[in-house]
Amino acid sequence: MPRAGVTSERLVQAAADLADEVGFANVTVSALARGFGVRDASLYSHVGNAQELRQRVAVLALAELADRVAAALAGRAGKDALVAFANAYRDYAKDHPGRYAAMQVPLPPEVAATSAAGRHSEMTRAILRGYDLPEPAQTDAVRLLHSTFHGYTSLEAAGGFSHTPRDTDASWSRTLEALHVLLSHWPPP
Amino acid sequence: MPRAGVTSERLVQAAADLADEVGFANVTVSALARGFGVRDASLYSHVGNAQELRQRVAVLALAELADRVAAALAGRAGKDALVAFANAYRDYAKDHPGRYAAMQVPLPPEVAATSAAGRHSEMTRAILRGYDLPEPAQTDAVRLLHSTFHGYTSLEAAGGFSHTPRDTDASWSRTLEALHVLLSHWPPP
DNA sequence: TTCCCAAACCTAGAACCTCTAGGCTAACAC
DNA sequence: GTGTTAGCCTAGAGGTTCTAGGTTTGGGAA
Repeated sequence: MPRAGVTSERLVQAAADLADEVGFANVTVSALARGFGVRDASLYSHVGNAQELRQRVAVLALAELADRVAAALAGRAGKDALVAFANAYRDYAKDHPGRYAAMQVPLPPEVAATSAAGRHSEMTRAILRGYDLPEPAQTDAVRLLHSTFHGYTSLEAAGGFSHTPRDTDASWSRTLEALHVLLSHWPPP
Repeated sequence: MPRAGVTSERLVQAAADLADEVGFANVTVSALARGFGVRDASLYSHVGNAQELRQRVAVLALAELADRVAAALAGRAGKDALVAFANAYRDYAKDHPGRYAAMQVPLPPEVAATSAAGRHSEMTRAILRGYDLPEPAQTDAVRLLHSTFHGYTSLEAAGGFSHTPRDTDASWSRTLEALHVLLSHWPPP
């Protein structure tokens, strides 16, 4: 009987794919073992426990999203950069709902430090260079942008906008327009 | 041996309290049964299944939050109303993290229709009366506000802002200031 | 008071998931 | 070939969900 050839990386990858298919909450060690044609106990030599598996999916998703955003941001500045960032963010959440949900699991400080979570605020700060905001307004703006992007995508994914007929793509465009205006006229303290 | 006297309402209430204590994800029928001093199977005559229980906690939380926001909004208009709404929203999330997390579970359409979810957009629209926005800009603004409030509170709760020393209360105040300016100068299409 | 019935509670058990302990074996290096 | 090790196994304990069907209790009707 040939071996399945499970490795730690392939396991996390499979978990991420499964999350996109059936939802992050339904990712289970047993289901993954079934997918590999292997007993569930066998996976515990690769992954420690189920919580660590979920955290590693989160780290994977954070890195993937950071890569996408970085690619979208290349060679752009000002409003172009803002729109490219935002669309890359929202598109990733749409393409990979399970991975995006995984990003919300709280990471222990030491793994959070080495993960791509920090790259996000760095890149958001890069956008804001085009708007010339002093500290601490810059930090406040980073938090506002991240909040709005995350809030919009997660509410949209949860169907929170479906009670109004208005197209969500249109609202998104107008939201980005509004944020651009806001950053251009950030109120003084 | 006296009976525990479990009813459907008390069960949902206990589930909400437990969620605030140990986190919504750790709310389990077994744990609730232990809390009531009762076998877990006994609770299934009150609640159908675990998923329905979680949905009912969500409905409870939506109603509670709507009440809080409505109370905060009474007699206010314009920027005062905006700040009061936002603070009521964020304070509820801080006071009841488990209930707030419950609000994120997707509700089946028929229960969503009868829940307080609709009151939120109504009240947000009430705020916007002070800013005189025509449709569809008003819908877009409702979505932006809701997104920002939800995004900020959930990222803050998840510790997403803790890598920067900047006080989160201060950022929140500045964010509200910025949103007020934005609504006052909503960009034309 | 007595009866009765519906709500509250029970036991038993199947199905699934997590995780530990300990043993076997395929595949690769020497 | 031989050893090492990573991959995989069985066995089993313990937790959670949920069904089926039986028992008790408390309060209102007769």
